[in-house]
Amino acid sequence: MAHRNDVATTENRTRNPRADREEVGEGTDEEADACPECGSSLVTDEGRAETVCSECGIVIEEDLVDRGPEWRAFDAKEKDEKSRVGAPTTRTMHDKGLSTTIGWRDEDAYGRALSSRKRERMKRLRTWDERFRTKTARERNLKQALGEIDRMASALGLPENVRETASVIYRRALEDDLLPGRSIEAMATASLYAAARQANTPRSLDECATVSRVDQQSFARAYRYIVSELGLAVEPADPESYLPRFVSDLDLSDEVERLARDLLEAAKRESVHSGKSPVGLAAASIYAAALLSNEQVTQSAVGEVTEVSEVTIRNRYKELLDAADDVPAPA
DNA sequence: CATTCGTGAAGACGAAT
DNA sequence: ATTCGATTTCACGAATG
Repeated sequence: MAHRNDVATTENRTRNPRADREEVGEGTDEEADACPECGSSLVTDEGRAETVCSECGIVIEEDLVDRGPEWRAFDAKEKDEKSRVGAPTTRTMHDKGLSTTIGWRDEDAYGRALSSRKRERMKRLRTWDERFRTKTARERNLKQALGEIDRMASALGLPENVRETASVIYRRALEDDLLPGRSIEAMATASLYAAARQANTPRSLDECATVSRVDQQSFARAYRYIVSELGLAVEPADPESYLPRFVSDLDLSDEVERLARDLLEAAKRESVHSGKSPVGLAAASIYAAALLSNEQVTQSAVGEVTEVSEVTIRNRYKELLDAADDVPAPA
């Protein structure tokens, strides 16, 4: 039977050879270790040889990064394929009949009814066929998302470990069935955004929006969603973590950066910073610092680089200077 | 002329009901 | 799910240098 063979061979290829057991064993075992970042418990995912923190999703050890074998079996109906670039031809050309559905009628190729024994066989086959197809649907989903994460990460200049974290977050979202109703793009962007923040190399929502294919609102919603559903512990971004990048983009001196840092810390001491946008604070501190060190930068230039409006910079940098006056020297 | 400053309407977000 | 308060943004005009 042709179908059976096709299904079987592809099964072998897509499957982890070791995992001959029933279901797709995503064996997650609790370990006694604690996360160095947040102190929460670690979870080891044998299927992927990764140890990640259950809270913040940080990858502790990654002996081998298993992105899985190449999935050749693709559905003919690529309905969610609003794809524009990227997909190598091999992917789309290779699916010929591999993932055909096993018919539901209890008859053979000539329309004759099957014996009850064969009906039983077909029933089992259909079960496996169904499992196989839903599984590959997820894998395809995953693969596309990981590709997007990679693309956006390099566009944003984010290092490898951030991508790893992002993919772990995305996988968790996938496993928890958080995808339905949201686009892959949105979830991928959201995962990356979260990962960047957790790695202390945050990128603003605006920056992510410029490299993402979905608008800011969509992935911002997705982001809030996964944070609450996955219980990710993401602390408010620290304005200081934006400084080096922005200062360098604006061709300002290290002195300015140091001053800006001082201003921000004074602001923290005065609690002027709560509730305000971290990016805005960072932008304002740079502008104020440049002013203090007689390096000329316009509000619009800072606003341009930081994606913060001039109005916000105006409002913030005055507050920053006030706070710095109240707390002149750090004791 | 460029830059900065202030304002009011409008949108988005988080929290609370 | 809606409402409210705070924040940010946009568009504009005025002041400043």
